Parts: sequence; C-alpha cells; structure tokens
Amino acid sequence: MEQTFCCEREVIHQDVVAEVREKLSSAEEYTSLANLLKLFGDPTRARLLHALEVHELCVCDLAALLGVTKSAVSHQLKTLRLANLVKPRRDGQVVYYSLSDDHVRAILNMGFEHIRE
Amino acid sequence: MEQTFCCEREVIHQDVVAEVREKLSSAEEYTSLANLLKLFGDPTRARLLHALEVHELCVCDLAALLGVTKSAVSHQLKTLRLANLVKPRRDGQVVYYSLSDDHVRAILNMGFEHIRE
DNA sequence: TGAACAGTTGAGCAATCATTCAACTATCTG
DNA sequence: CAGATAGTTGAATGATTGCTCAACTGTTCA
Repeated sequence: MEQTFCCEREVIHQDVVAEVREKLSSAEEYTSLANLLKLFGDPTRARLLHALEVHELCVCDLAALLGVTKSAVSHQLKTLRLANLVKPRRDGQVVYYSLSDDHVRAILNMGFEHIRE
Repeated sequence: MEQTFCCEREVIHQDVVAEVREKLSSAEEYTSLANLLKLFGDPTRARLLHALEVHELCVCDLAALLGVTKSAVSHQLKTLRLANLVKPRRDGQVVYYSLSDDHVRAILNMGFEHIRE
C-alpha cells in the first residue's frame, strides 16, 4: 500500500466500485474465510480430511495410510481441531478422529468437481 | 517419513485402513485439489474473488477497492488466471477481469456458510 | 510399579509465499 | 512521435508454514 493513489488520476469506474463495495463483507470476514479455506490448501490435510470423510480413524492408522509420521499427522490434526473441522474421541490409548462438520464434505467435493472438469 | 513403521507393532485397524485406502484418490489428485483450494486461502485473493463475483472489474478498480497496489493485485490475478479461476478481457488500456467458473462462487459461499454458523 | 505404546508438543529448519520496488510493455491521444 | 496511463513482470525480502526430531503425557497391562 505504498502508492498514495491507485490509478494515476482516479478510480476508473467509480459507480461500479461503489456498488461492489456495498456488497462486500468486512475485511475480518475475509480473513476468517481465508483461514478456513487455507486448511484445505495442503495435500496432507486434504488427504487427511478425505480419509476421515470415509471413516473415523486413529492417528496411527492415518499415519500408515498417508505414509507420514505420527508426529506430522498429529500436528495437522491439531490445526484442524482448532478450526473445528475434526473432533477427537479417546478410547483408552487410542484417539479416534472424525469430521465435525458436513461443510468439510461439501467443500472437498466442490473442489474435486472443479479439478475433474 | 523417517519412522520405518507407523505404529510400534502394526497398523491398529488393518481392515478399516484397507477399506479407506480403496476409496481414496491418487496422491497427485490431492495435490491438484490442494493447489486449487490454496488459492482461496489468502484474504486478498478471497476479497478479489468475491468482488469479481459481484461485478467484472479492472485492475485499477480492484486496487482501489482493496486498498492495495496495482502490482499486488496484478500478481494475484496472474496466479488466479493460471489456475483458470479468472479470465481477462482487454479493452484499450484497460484489462477487465471476471470469474471464469461457477465453482468459485460455490466454494466461496460454502466457506461463508461455515464461518457464519 | 514399571515397561510398552498411542499420541502430543515445542524448537528448529527449509521451503513457500505475499508484497514491494523498479523497470518494463501496451494502448491511447495530442 | 512523445507523453501519459493501465497493466505486467522479476528480483528481493520478510513472514508464514509443514515437517523433523526429541522429549514429553496418558493409558494399558503384566
């Protein structure tokens, strides 16, 4: 934001810009939106989420399934947990994770539709 | 992936893991999916896309609308263009951008639904 | 109680990324 | 053609991030 004005003289289409500005949400809301969708933007997390869409799984199984360490899985699950996308269920030593929201399914499927077209 | 085995002895739920493995896509497909959804994971790009959902806009107007430099907008638009999420239309000096796909709307709206619940 | 195992956590590191700056191209107009 | 303006581009930079490693917690079982 180092430029003091956008276009050299003025905004080109003031009316359209004003109309669009009215319909946009607050900057904070876009930050929330981006923070949510960012979580789908990593191959490991995408695979994790898609696997959990099929079946509840424990950290150990997820690590074996994806071919990564338990530590890596646990770190990613923590991120997803804090964003309320997955929820844990402890049974003895084993912690089972599952999707906490149907929006996860919807967003993943929308993405798959796009890349497969 | 430095661990030579996942769980100390074996995968805990071999049957479930096998079932899930069958239903998962290829690793490359998750990379494509992540590369797509990653584009929504930045506040500037999310605002950019949402603005274009309302109306076709030129680089100048977008910069004014978001309060960032034309250069920053142009860089982000290039990324989105290469992913086929937006498309340019030149009219003289001015380049107008618009969404090239309805999946963009669907994904954004799904995201908004989630954060607003 | 102590050994074994599932999972978590924090620090550190390499890779990725969003933005800035400056130089560039392209188009219009006088 | 020359000046002005819209937009693009590449290099540089500071911030973010995903993974690893090692140490830790919590639970089970003999």
